[in-house]
Amino acid sequence: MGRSGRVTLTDVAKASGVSRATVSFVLNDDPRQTISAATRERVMEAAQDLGYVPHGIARALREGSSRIVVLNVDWGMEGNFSRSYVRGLDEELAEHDHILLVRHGHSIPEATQKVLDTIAPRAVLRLGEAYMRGDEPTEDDWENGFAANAALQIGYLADHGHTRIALAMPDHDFPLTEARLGFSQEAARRRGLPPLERIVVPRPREAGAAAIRAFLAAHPDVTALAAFDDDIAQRSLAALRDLGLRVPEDMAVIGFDETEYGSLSTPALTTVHIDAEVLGRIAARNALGIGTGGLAPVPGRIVARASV
Amino acid sequence: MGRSGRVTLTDVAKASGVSRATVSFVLNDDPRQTISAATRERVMEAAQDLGYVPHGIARALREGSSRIVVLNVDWGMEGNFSRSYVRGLDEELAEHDHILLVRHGHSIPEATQKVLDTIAPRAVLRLGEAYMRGDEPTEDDWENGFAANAALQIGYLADHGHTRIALAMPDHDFPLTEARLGFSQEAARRRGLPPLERIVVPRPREAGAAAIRAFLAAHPDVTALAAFDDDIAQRSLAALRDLGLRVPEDMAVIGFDETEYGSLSTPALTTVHIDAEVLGRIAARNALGIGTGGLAPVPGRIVARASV
DNA sequence: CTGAAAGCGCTTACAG
DNA sequence: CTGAAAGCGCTTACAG
Repeated sequence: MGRSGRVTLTDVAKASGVSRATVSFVLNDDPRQTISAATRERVMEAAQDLGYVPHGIARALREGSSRIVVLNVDWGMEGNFSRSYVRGLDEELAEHDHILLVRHGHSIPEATQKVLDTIAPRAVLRLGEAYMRGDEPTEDDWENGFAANAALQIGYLADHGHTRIALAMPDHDFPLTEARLGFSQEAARRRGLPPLERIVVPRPREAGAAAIRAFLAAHPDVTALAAFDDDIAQRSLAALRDLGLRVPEDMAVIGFDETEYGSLSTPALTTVHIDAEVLGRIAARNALGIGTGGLAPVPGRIVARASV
Repeated sequence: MGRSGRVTLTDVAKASGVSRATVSFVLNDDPRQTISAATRERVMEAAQDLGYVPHGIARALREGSSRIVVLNVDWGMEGNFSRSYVRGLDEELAEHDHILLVRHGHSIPEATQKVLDTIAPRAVLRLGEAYMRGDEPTEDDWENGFAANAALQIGYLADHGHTRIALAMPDHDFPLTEARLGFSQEAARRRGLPPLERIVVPRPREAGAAAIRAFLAAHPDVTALAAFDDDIAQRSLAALRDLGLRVPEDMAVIGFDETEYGSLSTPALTTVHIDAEVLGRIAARNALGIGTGGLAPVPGRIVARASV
């Protein structure tokens, strides 16, 4: 045992009377080696007895990268999407002997570089990445991807007879904003709806109310707000209340990416629930370079409450 | 340059015509060495030109631990406390050439062990740690710590004439629950108030309403709810509304650890804002074993809105 | 079937 | 003031 108190490969080798190489072969189940069952047994037991745990840093130095995947998260984690995505990613990674580490609000390139230099992670991911490739969405995306979820939101409004719909957007751009806008517009088009209007709903509460009042004065025919996310939906609800408008009678509001707060507002918020656990698992497998066979994203679903 | 395309210490040594040791001494500003200004200059320049970046993994293997601090977060990050704490921790760490990595929902010991084995972080922290030591709070805690913030909440209610106060608690225990309860009770005692009642406010919304109705039937003299956090306060607000009770006329409600949602409810939520950035910085310095001189936690403050 | 050796990139006694 | 050497703990050609 080294000075550090750590049990090393050398200890296991000594205890089982073989070389370090052999121990490594056995413990990593190296398919290119043929180790006798007896030796294998002896090594495994010694490792077990000694409580040997491979030193990730040493392994990383040798292998070129550590068994870590870093996820950059640059916005809130309130919604169901983020939570479930992180859970799926974490679990799938764990099943393949890797660990997930999250980095908040630092997706600027130089910070990422620093992370790379410091721990040489196997991969650096970014939350929502798959959703924000610039490329055109595939038909799959319209089946069960981001585009489908955007369409679900617009469609629900259309199902309830709304034709003049406005997109309620946050006051500063998220990486996802552009893609989302495009999907929603396309969904409206496919549905035979006129182009969606746009309204930015800023904070604080009074500013949100002022923005909505001004918007409504210019667009009196709009009857429904499709919010970028549940946060914006909540801001809209508060604004409409302050303006003395009834929801959904005077104006319907639908959220996106369910948060815990939607059920607590009055009226409770109708929204889109997105379970991204499978997306997280797929991201994990992609990062590790293993197949994603059989894993298909779960389509979003409407959580019908009282605001539409 | 190695096969990996990485510029190593050896490259810098070659380029500047000195040994690797000397390069290391210069770059790390080793105080035990005296390097001539000329050599120093030459090395720095070569490193700069080549774009040398030390390999964190190699350094970690040599030094015994990597320049990483891991923070375990096992509950939401909605509140101002978590956000500001993480920001402070991150920034202070960055200023000392370390990086922060967050781990969500995995503070079980064996997972922590795995992280340790994999990246040998300098330290593994846990959000709220400082707040949940079992030990008695010091007088400092009553000055500007968790205890003080708990007292601030109760005190604000007392200032508004409330004497019969109930603590609104979450339906499952957080690590902090015990400590918080104790502080609040002690604050009430110091304030000359009778012991605080306790009520658990569960989800979903209907269950919360039922719980509060039952509670009020048993404790008709209670006039104010001091919530464990803003989430519980929001549940309480929704429940009271469903019961047809007016806030604050029939029942006052005060939150804790401001979230973005408090301003959007009706009535808007009065709460305690806790800026934990300095706490994060102190935690960073403690983790790195450097002095925290001059850093004092910022006391919380009341955000007065409409619910008290 | 197994072992001796090289090497990942760094830091730091140690010797000059 | 500077350099040669050891060593952190591992994996993997290579040789037997």
